[in-house]
Amino acid sequence: MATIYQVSELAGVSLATVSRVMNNNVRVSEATRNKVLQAMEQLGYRPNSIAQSLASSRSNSIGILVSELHGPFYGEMLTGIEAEFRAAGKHVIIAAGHSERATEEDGIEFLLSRNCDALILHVEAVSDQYLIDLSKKQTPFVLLNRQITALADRCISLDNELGGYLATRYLLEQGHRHIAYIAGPMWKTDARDRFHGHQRALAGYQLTAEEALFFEGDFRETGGSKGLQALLASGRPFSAVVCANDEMASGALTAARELGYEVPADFSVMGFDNVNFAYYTYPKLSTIDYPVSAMGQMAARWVLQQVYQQSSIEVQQIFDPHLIPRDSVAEAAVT
Amino acid sequence: MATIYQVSELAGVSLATVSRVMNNNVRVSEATRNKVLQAMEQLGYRPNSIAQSLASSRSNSIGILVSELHGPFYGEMLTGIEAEFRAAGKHVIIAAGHSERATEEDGIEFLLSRNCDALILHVEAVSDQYLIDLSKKQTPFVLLNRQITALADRCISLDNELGGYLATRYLLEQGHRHIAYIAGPMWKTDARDRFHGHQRALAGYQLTAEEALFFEGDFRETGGSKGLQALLASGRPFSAVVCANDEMASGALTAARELGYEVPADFSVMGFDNVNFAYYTYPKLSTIDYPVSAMGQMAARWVLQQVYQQSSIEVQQIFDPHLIPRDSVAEAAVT
DNA sequence: TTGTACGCGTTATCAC
DNA sequence: GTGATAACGCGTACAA
Repeated sequence: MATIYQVSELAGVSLATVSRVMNNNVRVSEATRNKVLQAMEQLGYRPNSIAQSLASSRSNSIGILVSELHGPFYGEMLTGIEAEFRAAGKHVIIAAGHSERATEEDGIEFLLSRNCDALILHVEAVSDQYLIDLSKKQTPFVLLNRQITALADRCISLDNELGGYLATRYLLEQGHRHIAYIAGPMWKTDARDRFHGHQRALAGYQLTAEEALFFEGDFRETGGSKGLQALLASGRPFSAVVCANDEMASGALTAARELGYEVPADFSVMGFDNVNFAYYTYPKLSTIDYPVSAMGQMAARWVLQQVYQQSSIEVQQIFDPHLIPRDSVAEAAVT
Repeated sequence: MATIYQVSELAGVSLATVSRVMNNNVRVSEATRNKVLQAMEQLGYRPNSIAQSLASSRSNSIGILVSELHGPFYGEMLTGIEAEFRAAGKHVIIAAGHSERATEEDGIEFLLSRNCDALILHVEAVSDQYLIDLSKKQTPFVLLNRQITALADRCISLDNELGGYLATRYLLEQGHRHIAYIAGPMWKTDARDRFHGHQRALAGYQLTAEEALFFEGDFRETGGSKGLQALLASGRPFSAVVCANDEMASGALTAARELGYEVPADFSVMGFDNVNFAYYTYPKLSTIDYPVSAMGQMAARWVLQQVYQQSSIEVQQIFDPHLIPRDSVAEAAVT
């Protein structure tokens, strides 16, 4: 591989000048610039990004930590992030955290050891305090889908409470009064927020969440099917179930069918996230849209703005969910 | 950040010795090793991976190019890859190729410019010749899901022909004789191979694929629904449809329902890939399993073996698909 | 506008 | 076993 030195030799200029035309910072005369460009061309020169990093102490790499690489959710997120950075000539290093504290901390350590210029973290298990401590170190980071007051300016998140509210309000508007709830793991803040939105919507109708109609799931399909079975087994009547995400809703749909119920004739089902398979369930899932790709993109922009000084970029920190009515919710039968 | 120099100073040894204990290659006396270790600990020393890379001309990074980051397929693949490399202390740089020639070549260029030690490529649009040329350059690479004779030792792929064969043979065994086929884009080799398998299975029963019962789709849900409509519109009777992937099968399922047909009562539907949502369609999709995560992992192992000399690792290059019977296929009605 | 010289934090090749 | 010291390829004061 040709080096900057060989280019300078061929072009008959000094090595510093070559460097200058590459980072067209300082003014270089057109004549010499062309000489250099031509020499580069001729040698098929490509800068060694590692040497650049060492000299400039910028790796031009951004570390991304997500819970999982598979599943319908994180792929969307990564798409938004990668596209934005690639266009800016930065590259993305990924690691998976698997929603476990040790693995997440490990992943962060790993990315840090890789000299990332910044981190984009979608972490769930790590403590607030850990992140606050981390914020005192050199490497800047953004938090996706998490709210920490002390770190408010680095958080990009969905208004989950509003989403939960919208879901349940929609069912109430359709006349439902006995609404069951299959929650996510309640140690996760988004799961809690969604449930709080649910409660607020109920309160607006002078209702309150019944304990018998609550089930704590795991955000996975099995949680949804188990949840539905438990709710049915409770004997407590309900005409609608809201699930804290689409995967559980899908599980609930399957379980309902297997137990001989028909959705939405026997009861309605609401999801949350609007992952892409939500359109392909049967019946098509009514849900709450989570603009995850846009949020990933926004996290990337935050980095571009804060770390790479691209000041022209605007950053939005809170995103609003909205309702996607489809076929899994019907009006409540008049009683 | 502490440097190796400060460690050497505190430990009272030379900088070279510190380097030695880090890469515990050469023998260092227990006494000095402990002194160094202790000094590292005390300073919270962490090696600068970029400087290491520059000096050793190894970036310890592997570039991954996939078609898309979202969707049910690539996420699985990345999971297998990331886990394997992370355990080996390597890191993964990702780029998306979007199945377009220019973007794919661009992505490869991008990864190359990042000084990756190796590349794992899942490319579809780039020509064989381009890859053959690439193989003559320095950076080694593996090809996932692609067979090129000249590059046979770098290919890790599924026996797509066998998969296509298994799918159709299963339907034949269930008594179906009029079998429609919704193919992937025929410029993709895997799409062609799967179709060839289909033909071979038919030939085994003295049958041949009818042109009226063939539709070329796009591997996406819309392709499946359009395909089914076209097949139905052809007027040609059939009792089963095999789709070249699960997403098209899902589209076909939805279209069938919307047009008032019942699967598998009116006709059976076969998928291919066994992506995770295949279990959550209605009816549950009978399909062919594609061990994509295992294959991703294997690609990572290839790199570990070939590039990082971890000779103890075994590499398997061809993977066999197998049948997953579920609910979308039934026996053909006796005629 | 252009060139010189040093530094970035390691690894690796010599000697000792 | 251990210590100098020269790379690695580039950025960047500072000087010219």
